Amino acid sequence: MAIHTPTPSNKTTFEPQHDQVREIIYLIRRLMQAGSLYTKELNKNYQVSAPQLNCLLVLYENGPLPPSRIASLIMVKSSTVTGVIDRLEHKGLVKRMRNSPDRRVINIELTDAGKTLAQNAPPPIQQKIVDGLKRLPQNKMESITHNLQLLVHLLDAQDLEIEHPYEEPPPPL
Amino acid sequence: MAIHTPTPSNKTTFEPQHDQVREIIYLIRRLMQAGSLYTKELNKNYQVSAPQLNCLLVLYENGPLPPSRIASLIMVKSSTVTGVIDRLEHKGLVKRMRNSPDRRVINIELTDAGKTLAQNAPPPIQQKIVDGLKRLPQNKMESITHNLQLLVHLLDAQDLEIEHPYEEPPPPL
DNA sequence: TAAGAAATATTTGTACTAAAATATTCCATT
DNA sequence: AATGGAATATTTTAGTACAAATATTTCTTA
Repeated sequence: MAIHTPTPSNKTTFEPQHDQVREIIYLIRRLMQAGSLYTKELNKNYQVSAPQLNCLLVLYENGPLPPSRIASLIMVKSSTVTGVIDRLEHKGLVKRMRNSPDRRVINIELTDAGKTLAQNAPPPIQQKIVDGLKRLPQNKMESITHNLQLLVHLLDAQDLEIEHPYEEPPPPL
Repeated sequence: MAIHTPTPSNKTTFEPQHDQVREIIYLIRRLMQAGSLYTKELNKNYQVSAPQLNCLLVLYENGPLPPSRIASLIMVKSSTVTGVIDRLEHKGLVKRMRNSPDRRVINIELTDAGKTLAQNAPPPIQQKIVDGLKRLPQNKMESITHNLQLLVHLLDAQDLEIEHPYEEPPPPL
């Protein structure tokens, strides 16, 4: 997603809040860049990217899983997961097992190396947020939640379908 | 950035706010998916992706620009811009001009087709946010700004360098 | 003026992401 | 049992994104 510095655009003339809108968009952009930068950093220090690490962690926490289930848990499409697993398998961190009675299903298992890495893994990016949030008073957190919901709303929530929606289906909007 | 459903992880045991942290992370993830989904939708209806559209728009608003300047305005690296321009040029929407006295510099110009598209372009994703935000009372907007700043802060702002930081350099943190 | 540093654009290599098409297997209905 | 439809995983194709390496040109400074 490439949000650039908003500019007085073709049609619309901007009202007083212009600068604030500008800053909000800028902040969203930075939020997103935080993710990709964290991935790069991970890769340097641990030879795994953030999606790869997330994949290892859900396997560590849930035991062997088929790709479709992994996709659902880490919220990407299964065609994406295939590639992530390819790379993890190539590094000897997971292996594909065709051990289900249903022979369409492949189970992904952690190898010993994969388990070790999952145990000693650096915190996934969530942890950074979690650690920060813990230092905030409760009402701040409520405020953040509320405002994020508002933003997601603005971005047209009904377009945001993912393969299998979270865990419990997301609250109706 | 792949944020998965947060889980009681390796080391950390979670405190009462657990569910709220979980929701915040989920919301951030959705915010980010909104972007990529919007890109896909754009591509279907207008044959340009969001980065491509943003590129066209900054050219429309600022006149011919070198790739480095475009990179700065749409906040991506110039190696990324090269590819975006390649695709736009291939579609006949822009052309590369070597018309600067400094012969390292290449200027990207809109073609007539590019201008037309920029004029009739669908709103970039920002517009969606803008339109939504306009319906909100001023104090809501302030609240959103404040909370986003907080979040960006948590994600370790000093790691978030970009090639040329925005316009005025972002506020010191 | 010559050598080295800086700026600009591009190339190369890797990863992620998703839609669409494909192959395989399973299941239900006839 | 056979056909058609659903589920599962993969391949293909295309786009975004970035770091690192490269080539070219300009600037600096010695």
